[in-house]
Amino acid sequence: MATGRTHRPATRSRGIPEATVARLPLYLRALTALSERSVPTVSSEELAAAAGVNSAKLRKDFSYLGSYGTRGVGYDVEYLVYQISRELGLTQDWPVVIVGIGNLGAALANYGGFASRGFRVAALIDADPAMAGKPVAGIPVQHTDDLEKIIEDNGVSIGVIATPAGAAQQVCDRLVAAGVTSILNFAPTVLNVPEGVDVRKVDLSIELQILAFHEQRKAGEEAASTDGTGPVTAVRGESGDKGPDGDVPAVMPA
Amino acid sequence: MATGRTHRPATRSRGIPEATVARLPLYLRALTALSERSVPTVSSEELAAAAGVNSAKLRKDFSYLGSYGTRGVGYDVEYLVYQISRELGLTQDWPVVIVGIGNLGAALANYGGFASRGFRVAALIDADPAMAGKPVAGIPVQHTDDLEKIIEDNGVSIGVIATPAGAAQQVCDRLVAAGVTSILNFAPTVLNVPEGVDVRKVDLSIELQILAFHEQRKAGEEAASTDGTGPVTAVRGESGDKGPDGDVPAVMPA
DNA sequence: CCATCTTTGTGCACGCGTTCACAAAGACAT
DNA sequence: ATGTCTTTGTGAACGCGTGCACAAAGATGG
Repeated sequence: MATGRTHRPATRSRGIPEATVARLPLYLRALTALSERSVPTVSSEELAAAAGVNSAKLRKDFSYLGSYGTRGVGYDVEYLVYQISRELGLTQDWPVVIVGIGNLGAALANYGGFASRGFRVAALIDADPAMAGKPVAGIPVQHTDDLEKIIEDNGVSIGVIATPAGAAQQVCDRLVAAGVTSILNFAPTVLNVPEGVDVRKVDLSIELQILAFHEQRKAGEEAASTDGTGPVTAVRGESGDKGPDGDVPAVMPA
Repeated sequence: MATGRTHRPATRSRGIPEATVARLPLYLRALTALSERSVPTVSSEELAAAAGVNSAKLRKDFSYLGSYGTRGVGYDVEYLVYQISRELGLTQDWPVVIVGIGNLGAALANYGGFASRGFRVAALIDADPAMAGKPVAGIPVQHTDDLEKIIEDNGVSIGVIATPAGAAQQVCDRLVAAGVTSILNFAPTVLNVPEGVDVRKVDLSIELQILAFHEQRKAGEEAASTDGTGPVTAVRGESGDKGPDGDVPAVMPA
């Protein structure tokens, strides 16, 4: 999972499993596509295929929302779009601020997917005074000094952090202090937040490293099947217990 | 989170749990920071705190790699950095291509985190002929026509898709046909890939929607605790409370 | 009205991941 | 050596998520 971690003690009273919540946007996207093609109803099988999940899982997911399907027919597309949108809170307007307008921040500001579903980029904030006033994606960049005022004036509760790692925690603290309770973090750092604040992390480097792991494993298996040389059986050589076991640590900077 | 997955039947013979693999980069980052500060050893408790996880979980994760700690002391930082790097396959060079050099693609090309750990941007590819030859992040953009040749010449096995949704599947098919077996997908689409190809998805819009869900829930609970109103639409919008839900629902059989 | 067919909704079992709690292992002091 | 103290490594319990398989519900046709 990409990953987002927050301690949620348990699924609350209104209990929709976290895993289900994470899939709702996926269903919504598939349903929206169907809606645009004016498809009236869809079966769990079809929709599951479009969303790339198991149909039983999809039905169970929907069962948490209520019984919105009709047996023998399927689900009403428009109705389901509305129900999921409402459940996700997309029927209301969510002002969002993006902090850190570098390459990534600018890309995010320009990203169409943001505005599409109730999310509105309320402000762009950067620490560089030279950026102040400069328009990015049609929105003038404001200076970090005004962060608290911006949050308050716009009633922002969702913040996106796209700053360098070093500044992330500080920005996070200020956002939280100003009233932000949900943060999408692109900086490669673990953010510390008080109880009640949700943080989701998007880390490009981590995703690549996970792919590299599988890639290596695939290469190892392939080699093993062709020349018999076993994969890197991670058996630590007994030749020397501690550091100096011949292997030189390939230290690489972050 | 960056979420995304591919069907992995089960953890293979040399089985390191998928959840553990996903955390290794996290540990690695924390360890690298310690290494730079010349900290010689670290306890599971300290490292877990730095990585934002439970210490028992961390110890169990490491136990899958082998017994690299010393009881009563902790883990040797340098040694662990090396072991994890090797396990993740970061001791080798991974050429990567980025397809789709729009705002996001350019941001990725400029992202420092890529080059830092064995990942090397081997090429930038875009379908727009006007982009061809134009340097982005110091690398000249090449045209999609040469995709197959680029993949082959550079021995690329990891591809990053940052194209619009409409082009993603087609690009994916070509990448796979050319030999790419791991894909990091930023396009908001479900990619269909043959067995043996790993896909990880990073979807900004989905992350925001998940945050919105929790945000709404928090607002609902708050409201409920004060006036007992159910999970109605939140009350936060003060100004500009336009009605995005003007388009409503088709009615439905109760 | 009854039979048949389709598709939902869900009970159930299973496996993975998380966490607790503790014995084993080593460091260190005496 | 011996005892104490620290910290790892892991057995076991538990909870969540997944997927199967099927009964119930409704549509459809005769």
